[in-house]
Amino acid sequence: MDAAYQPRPTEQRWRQRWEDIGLGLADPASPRPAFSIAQPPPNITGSLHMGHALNAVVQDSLCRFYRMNGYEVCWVPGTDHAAIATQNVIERQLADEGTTKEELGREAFNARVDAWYETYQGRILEQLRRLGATCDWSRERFTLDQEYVRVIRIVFGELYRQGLIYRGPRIVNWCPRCRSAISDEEVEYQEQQDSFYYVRYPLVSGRGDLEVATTRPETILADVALAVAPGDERFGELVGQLAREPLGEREIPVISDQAVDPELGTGVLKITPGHSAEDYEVGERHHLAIRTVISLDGLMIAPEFPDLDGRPVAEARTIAADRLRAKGALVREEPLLHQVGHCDRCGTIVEPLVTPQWWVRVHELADPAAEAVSSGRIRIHPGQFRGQYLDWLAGLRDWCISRQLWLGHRIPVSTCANGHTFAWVEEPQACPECLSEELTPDPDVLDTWFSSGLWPFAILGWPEPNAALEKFYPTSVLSTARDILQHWVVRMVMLGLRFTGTVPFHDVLFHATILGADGARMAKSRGNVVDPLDLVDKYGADALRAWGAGVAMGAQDARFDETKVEGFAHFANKLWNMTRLLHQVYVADVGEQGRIPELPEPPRQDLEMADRWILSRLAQVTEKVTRALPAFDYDGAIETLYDFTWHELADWYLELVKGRLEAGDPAARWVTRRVLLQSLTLLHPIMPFLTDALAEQFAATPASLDLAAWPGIDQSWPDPEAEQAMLGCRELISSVRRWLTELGLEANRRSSRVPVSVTLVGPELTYPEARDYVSAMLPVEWVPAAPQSDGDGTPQLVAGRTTLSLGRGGRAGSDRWKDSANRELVKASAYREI
RNA sequence: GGGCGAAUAGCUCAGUGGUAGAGCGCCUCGCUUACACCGAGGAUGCCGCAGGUUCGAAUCCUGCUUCGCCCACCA
Repeated sequence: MDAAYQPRPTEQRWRQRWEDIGLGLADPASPRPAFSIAQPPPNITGSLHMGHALNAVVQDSLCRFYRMNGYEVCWVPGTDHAAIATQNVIERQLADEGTTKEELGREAFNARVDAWYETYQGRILEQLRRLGATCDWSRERFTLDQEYVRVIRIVFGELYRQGLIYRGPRIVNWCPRCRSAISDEEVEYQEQQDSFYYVRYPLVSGRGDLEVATTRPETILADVALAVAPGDERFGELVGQLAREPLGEREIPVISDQAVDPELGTGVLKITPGHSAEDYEVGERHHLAIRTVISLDGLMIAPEFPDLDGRPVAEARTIAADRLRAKGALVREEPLLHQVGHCDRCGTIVEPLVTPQWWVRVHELADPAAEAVSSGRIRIHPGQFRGQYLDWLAGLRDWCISRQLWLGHRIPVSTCANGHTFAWVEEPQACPECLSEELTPDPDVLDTWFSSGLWPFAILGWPEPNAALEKFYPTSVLSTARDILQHWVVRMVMLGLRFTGTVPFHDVLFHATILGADGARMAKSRGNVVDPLDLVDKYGADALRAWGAGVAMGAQDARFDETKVEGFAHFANKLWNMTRLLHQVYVADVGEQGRIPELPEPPRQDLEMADRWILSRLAQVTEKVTRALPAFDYDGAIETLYDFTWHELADWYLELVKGRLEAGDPAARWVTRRVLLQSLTLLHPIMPFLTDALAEQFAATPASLDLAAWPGIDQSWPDPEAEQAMLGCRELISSVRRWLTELGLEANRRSSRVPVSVTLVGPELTYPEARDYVSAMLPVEWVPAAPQSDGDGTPQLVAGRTTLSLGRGGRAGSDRWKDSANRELVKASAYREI
């Protein structure tokens, strides 16, 4: 064995080995129970980032754990076409080249997209392989695959026929840059400093006026009413009267509506159904007309006001305010800090506009989705997100699923010359009703989340009955980042329940978000991005995985800390060398290339105190890790194994039994082999490369620890008595070591022996092995107590209930011990004075 | 505005009723035949603040402060 663990060649070799033995391949015909995961399909817009890496660790560790526990594991990988995101990436490229998609034309644009997919399709999956992901690569899926598209059309058609999908003009969040509608979930609110304008609307009757506070004076041209709260005494008699909007001088009614909060602003709200989602609802309730003064490009449409017409909204706002000021209609203007919606893909301010779109009526879908979680059929981890899920479903509005993009799944609907509109699965040649061949396809494409909402069952061959669907659906676990709870998780539950009749998964994990070392979200513009593959190169995949296990399920977002990854690289090396130690013990028997042989288990009475102690601890560790992993407590698992193998097995047990190992003691050899190999096996789900490479040093281990059975414990191992005894013994050894150091003596085991005698035997020394352990760890030579050794000047040590003294002929190397003893005396007398 | 979470050593974080912990960093010593990617030892904390419950609180309760995230009709 090399003197140090070398991750790179080891990982390469084991990746190959796992592929060779088909480790990730799932067999639907297997009699084993199923464990399955639909991997969240990464967007094909770039390369692996820390979130993907973390999620790979979470999923792969579970897959390996369940495989070792006798399950047939199916982990399906895939990629998402991510229409809006990909289109934006390509549009940015075009902009860099000084052109636009319109200049390029549809055909050339599509070629460009295909080339992009060609290049990047599967690239992230390849990178996941480097982290050790054992997906069933033969089942890889892409959301633009023909079979996948078919599923989308079937689902769309069903919902359309059931009346759960409809088309109609309604107010939507419009991104003027993407020139597309986006859903409520794709709007990101950001705080922004604006002006708050107080505007006077005169009453037509001439008896005074109403004051309205607004941030959007340019939309006054689209006002169709003023509204006050029902029962607001200040304005009661005004309801039903007419007011004049102060820009276009049109007459508009004063109405009352429950949407108005009398406490806010002036208590009077201007109603602009064409440019405000809230006002749109007010308008529906009162059957108000809709006026539109902003175009799909975000420019004013106001032919009668040449200074406003064609201006971007932001400019029009100040111009409108100036006009109002000039007319004396602007009462005052205040700075206002408020939340403004932005497109989450391109950052442009979203413009609420009324356009015809496709909608999903969500209420009928939402109730079962809520029930699945509140009944516990779907469990959410960490638990605090359960409330967020339920709250979100409770306040849901209809879901806008159409997008005006060039890229994506086309809405599978056409209209014939006679006005028959119908949904289809295969591209139609004629209208099914009138056989007209003059068909106009719908121009829009589908929201990406509509297609990814079908992922868990679409990838398993639904709707055709088949063995994989039967065996692996519903899936077991869904692991994802928390920011797509609404976008994706909720939609999967809604659509899964509707179309398969069951929940799409049983447990949802929201893993932590990895922040940069500076505590901010990782962003290229901030320069705090870390590439997980760089970390793999530098520290090894297992080190990255172990670190990821430690932070994955934390309550808070996790700040990236490279020193921790480095710490786990050292841990890997430590395990490597522990195995190397054992291997070297056997070199004389089996040669340099041989393997650590399996030995017959020694009879219980041949075990020493230390043997019984470490087996007892191994039993506890085994139980802890076996409970932790299926409970998604990765941190508990890795921490337990780290502490146990390093600070108990290596620091104490191996040091204590080195001599016995070299002397060929069969009990020590059996125990060491067993404890080390079992620890490696328990660690394998999290650190698969290293542990497989080390298990290879042991005779009679399978081709991969994934094929090994998850280890159990022997009923004879738990041994509180040995644990208690070792605790005392370890404390004694530590005390003696400190004592020797204070005496100015070398405390290395190879230093010249110091004679020590026992003046008083406490429980620390009652086990016959105890004195041997002290002299095995320290340069101590036991000598009989001298009759008057407790006189002044003989250094003494009180450790627990045991007292030791420096034996005859022993001499302190310095008087530091006296200073130390004096300090203790001073302390003790200080206490007395209190 | 509402909800959730966090605040513990210089840094990053574990720790949920019983003597304050880990990794990294820092100081001292040791290149001892598994490992210097190591070993031994050490220093370092009003556990955010103020109350309360309790024999006992980092841990439970209340209020406050600061930070983060999510939601909310941008008056």
